[in-house]
Parts: sequence; structure tokens; C-alpha cells
Amino acid sequence: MCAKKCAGRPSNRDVILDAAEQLVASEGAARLTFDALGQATGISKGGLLYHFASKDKLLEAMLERMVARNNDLKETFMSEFEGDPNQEFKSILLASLNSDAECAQLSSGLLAAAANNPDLLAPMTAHVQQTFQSLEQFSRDPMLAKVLFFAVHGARLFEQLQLCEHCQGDRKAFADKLLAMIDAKN
Amino acid sequence: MCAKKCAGRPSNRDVILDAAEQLVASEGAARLTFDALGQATGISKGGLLYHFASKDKLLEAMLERMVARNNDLKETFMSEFEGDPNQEFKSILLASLNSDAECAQLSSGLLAAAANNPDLLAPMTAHVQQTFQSLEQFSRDPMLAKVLFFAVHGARLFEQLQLCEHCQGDRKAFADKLLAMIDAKN
DNA sequence: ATTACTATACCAACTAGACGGTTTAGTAAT
DNA sequence: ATTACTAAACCGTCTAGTTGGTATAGTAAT
Repeated sequence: MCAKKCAGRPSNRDVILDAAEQLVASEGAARLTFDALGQATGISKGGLLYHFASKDKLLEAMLERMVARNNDLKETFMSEFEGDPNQEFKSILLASLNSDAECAQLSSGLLAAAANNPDLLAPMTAHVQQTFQSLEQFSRDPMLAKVLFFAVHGARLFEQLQLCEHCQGDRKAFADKLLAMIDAKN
Repeated sequence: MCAKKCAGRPSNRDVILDAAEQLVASEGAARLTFDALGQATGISKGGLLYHFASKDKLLEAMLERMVARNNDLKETFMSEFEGDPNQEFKSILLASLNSDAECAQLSSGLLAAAANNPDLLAPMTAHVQQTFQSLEQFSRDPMLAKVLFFAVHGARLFEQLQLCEHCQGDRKAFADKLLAMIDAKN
């Protein structure tokens, strides 16, 4: 499970966000409602609205936490790939592939926002743009970087929508292939 | 615009599906309603329900047309790559990258179904599985095939959600890179 | 130690509007 | 007569958001 940042004391705010992600994954973004969320968490609608003043605020928080988790994971990989000439490149890719890995599902925030209010995705564009710049900066073959970046996100989408049956099992093999392609070409 | 299969005489059924795609792209899947669809097409709610007996039927039709369009485009590319040792591989990838290219947006059907009723995606899993098998069959490096397949769909997702600003312009360069990678490695 | 107050974290009941879908009655072309 | 609709009323349900209230914990003056 997620929501363990302060180790042991997951605030209800995070509990709600976790439940929201799971709801989107299992029922679809359109059924992410305060009622359903209340049932899933045992918190009343009033309580939910205490934490997130509107549905847009909830979606915003989902996106924010998604980005934060991604950044955290990238830093973890940065130390794991210490010394590797493609440290940054690899860290960005694996972070995107594996964020929320320990959680139920992937990219629920993205899909929920896209479904309910695409305007909320605008701040994400900046984040993506920045990632693209990093990839171009740290890769000798920027187009390859783009291909691999999109590959990671395509795989995540298909996993989230359960469009391919055995995606989960192949995840490690998939990651290894990405790393091998970087080492071979970069 | 789309919906021109019988060249010149787009049935209202296709007009409705086009409008539905555009609505999902611009307003989000949650705002794909019969009322909004009626306003967009100028067809009354009764008229819409004459064509699609329920919302689920509408979503099903969106997915079906998406697959059909993809298959058509694949056949077009098959003749374009006649003689190429990677004919099938390339055709599958470019078809997925370019279906709906002349339309407003991509993969609206997928997102709409995912948002409203993920159960409707079940038949898509079969289609994906089949595509995977073809890719594995026609590629000497199945893992590369997977990477490139996911790259195509990742790029489509980001385009649809307008998550990267200049995706459209780079589409041809992106496609060329994919083809080059196939030729180099396969 | 008591009283008064504040902040946090909720809950239960309600409201107004939107939504999917139905129904009815009718039009117009083939 | 069939196909392809329009127009408009209507229904039950769901939904976001509001209101007003409660419980608990802590602060701080008296």
C-alpha cells in the first residue's frame, strides 16, 4: 500500500487519495464520486469535503501526489545508478515506469482528470516539458529518448486499463530491455 | 474530418460518433452526455437514442469503429510496405500511430470507455492480444516490438491529453525513428 | 482547577440540478 | 409501410456542494 510518507501515520488525506486511485482503477473515472469515496473510506461526504473543498481540488491533489511520487522515485533511482553514464536518463524512465508500483494501479490521477476536467492537466504539461528537456539533455539520441519515454507511458496505460493480460509479469523484462537499449545506443 | 467511408455520404451514425470523439477530447469523457451530444450534432435526444439504444451501446460503437479504422489503415500500410521484410511489423505500428490522424483527436473511445464503464474494454483485450501475437511472430526481437508498440500508444495518449505541446509536428520524425529502429535491429 | 475559546476533524440531512432513459405524438421522405 | 427522425414532457437516480451541528484536543487566561 501507499500513503506511508511519514512512516506509520498515514493521514486520512492520503487514505482518501489512495481510495480514489483504486476506485478509478476498478470502477472507472466516471464513478469516482464523493459518495463512492465515502463508502470506500468510511468517511462521510462532509468529511471528504473537509479535506478537499471540491472535486477539482481532489483531482488536483491526485495529480500533485502523482508528480511528487514520481520525483521521489527518480531520486531513489539516481542513487541506484550512481556512476552510470546514463544515470539521469535511466532514472527518469524507471521512475515513470515504477511509480505507484506498490499501489493498486497506475496513473489513476491522469485518467480521472482527463475524464472530469481536462483543464486540470495544464500544469502537467509543464512537468512533461521539463522531463523532455532533461531527456534531451542527458541523451545523445534525443529521439530514442522520446521513443523510450513514450514506451514507458504506453505500457503504464495498458496496465492501468488491463488491456494486456500479462503486463505485470513482464515488467522487469520490459525494464531490462529499456536499459539495454540505452546502454547499446547511448 | 472522418466519417467518409462511403465517400461523400457520411451517415448520421458516423456524424454522431465523430462528435462524441470530439466531445471527449475537448470536454472530458465525463461530459460525454446525450444532451451535449445532441447540442453538438443538432440531433435530438430521441434521434441519438434511435441510433444508439443506450450509452453503453454508443461507447461500444466508438470502440468498434476505432478498431475497424485501425485495421483499415493497417491494410493501407501493408501495400505501402510491399516487399519490405518488416512489412507487417511496420504496418501495425504506423496504423496505431496514425489512425484517426485526420480526425480531431485520438483514442477518445478508449478513454470514454475507461471512464464510463471499464467492462466495455474486455473485447479490446482480445484485439490487443492478437496484435501482440502478430508482433511477436513478425519480429525477430519480440521485446523490441513490445517497446515500440507501447511507444506508439504512449505518444497517442500524450497527444490526446495535449500533454506535450509539439507532439503533432514531430509525428513524422517520430515515425521515421521507429522505422529506422526496426530496420537496424530486426 | 475551572472556564472560555479555538482548531481540527468530522457527520447527517438537505438542495438543486444533471443525467440516462422512456414515452407519446407527430413529421417527412422513400 | 418503413425508415429516420423531431419535440417535449417526464421519471427515478445520482451528484456536487451547502448547512448546521458534534466530538475531541489543546491553549490560555483566571
